Amino acid sequence: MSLHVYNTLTRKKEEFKPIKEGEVGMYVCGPTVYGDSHIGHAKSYVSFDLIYRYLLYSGYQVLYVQNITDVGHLTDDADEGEDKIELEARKRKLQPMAVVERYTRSYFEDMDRLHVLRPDISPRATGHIIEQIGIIQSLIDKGYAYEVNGSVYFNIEKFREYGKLSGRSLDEMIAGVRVESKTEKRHPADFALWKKAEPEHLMKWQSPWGIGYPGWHIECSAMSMKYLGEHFDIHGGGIENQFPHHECEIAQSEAATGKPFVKYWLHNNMVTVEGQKMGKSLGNFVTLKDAFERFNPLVIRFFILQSHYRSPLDFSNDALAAAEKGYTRLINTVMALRNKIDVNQGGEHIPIDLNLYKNNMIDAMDDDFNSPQAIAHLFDLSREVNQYLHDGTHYSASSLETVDNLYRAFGDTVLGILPESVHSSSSGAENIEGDLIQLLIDVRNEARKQKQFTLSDMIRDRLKESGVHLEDSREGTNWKRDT
RNA sequence: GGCGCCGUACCCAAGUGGUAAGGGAGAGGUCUGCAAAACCUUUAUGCGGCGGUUCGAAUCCGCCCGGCGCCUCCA
Repeated sequence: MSLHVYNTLTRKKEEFKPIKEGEVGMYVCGPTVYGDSHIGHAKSYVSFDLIYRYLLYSGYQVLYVQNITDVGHLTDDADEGEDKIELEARKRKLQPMAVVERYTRSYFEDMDRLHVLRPDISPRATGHIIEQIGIIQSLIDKGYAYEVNGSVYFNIEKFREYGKLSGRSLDEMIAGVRVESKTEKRHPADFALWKKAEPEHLMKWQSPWGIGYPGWHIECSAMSMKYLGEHFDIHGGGIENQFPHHECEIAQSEAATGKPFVKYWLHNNMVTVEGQKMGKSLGNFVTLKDAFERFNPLVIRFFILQSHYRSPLDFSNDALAAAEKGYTRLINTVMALRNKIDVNQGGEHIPIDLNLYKNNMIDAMDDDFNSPQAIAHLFDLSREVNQYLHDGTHYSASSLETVDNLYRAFGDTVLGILPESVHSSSSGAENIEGDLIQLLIDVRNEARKQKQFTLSDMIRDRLKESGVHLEDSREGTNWKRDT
């Protein structure tokens, strides 16, 4: 099987064939940087990180662009309300760009901890005002947009295909639009490309239509087409942005270029918290910085990848705790494996059919990035690995390394959950700390020989309090840190 | 109201026509001074309910019940 992806545009899984063989252009709607990232961001960007990683693993040359929205995203998508960045800036008495800087850094910090690879380009909307104005001008020239009192709106009645992504018709939208308080728009569902700035507005630029600022949707068209071309392979984002955001992107981009905009639209589903939608108004936002206090970021990543990116995910302490245990099992196996690689010499070849596992994992990932299935195969592999690791046979380091290569490929490169740094500390280059722990282990084992179990258990308990876990086995005592 | 999604064991969660993955929890066992780790066995004749199509359905169709999302801030 080859890679198949679910395309929102056609509502079915399609074979993935990039426009240019061997190369993929991918654009994902990035965060609006007016606050700390939350677990919803984690699901979204871990999902597209998985997609990015698998495309790379599959041998594609990928150009991954993910914007940073630092202007134009209003508190109300019907083109009213305040700019989110400005609102935060006023609240905190900061420059808007200071807000942007703070939360852009915060975003990347959080994503780094989740082992989300950085996009190739992270363009900022404010850095692409000229490009946005260019598209808007071209839309006016072609009759798709009109200027009213210093603002410019897209005329959706001129774009017959408006609604094709979200499956809506113009009639429905007229019925669905709530009462408009502004009368500038010709059609209630028209959307702003450029907004006139009132004098007190902080972020504003000169344009052919006066002083103003760009609408939210236009930035994504401008930045995606600038770096990926007018027609590119993948556009991703949260499912809630299907309408209106992505619908508007299609309209303005295709109207401006006369070409199809995006070949594959990919949307990830959303996070609920304890069964409830996570929303500002509900006050149940879980920021990543808070979540990281309770769980290892990689446990959160593992938890996210244990369900499909197109399925909703319920975030709860119990579910995370269960995921943590499962994750620890995988880590333990990898640690045990790498530990043997370090100490084993010579020996037999471990008889695992690695190609079977590899092909299973490729099949899973080829099927619309089915990470839960891929992880299931990782568990199957781990069970078999553990069986061999505990059967008393001496397996050669070189054959164990071929097993480890599979963990590196899928656990690290593709899924990003089992980093190369996962390693038992009981071997390799020792520092003084390692020497001292080994000394305690030796003392404890001497005590065990003399059946002084009170002393030996005390040593084990005290080390555990310090985050060092001892495990006795036939071959001796290993130790590891808390994961 | 419009559009769409989902309902699989105690919990989480894959599976879209061929006879129910995986993880957690529970029970029993092996190993062990004990513990931990690991392994073995076990836990859904059934996939919300009722009909239908089919040799065969969790998977397709219809109706019903229940939950959720988008249309409004949010990834």
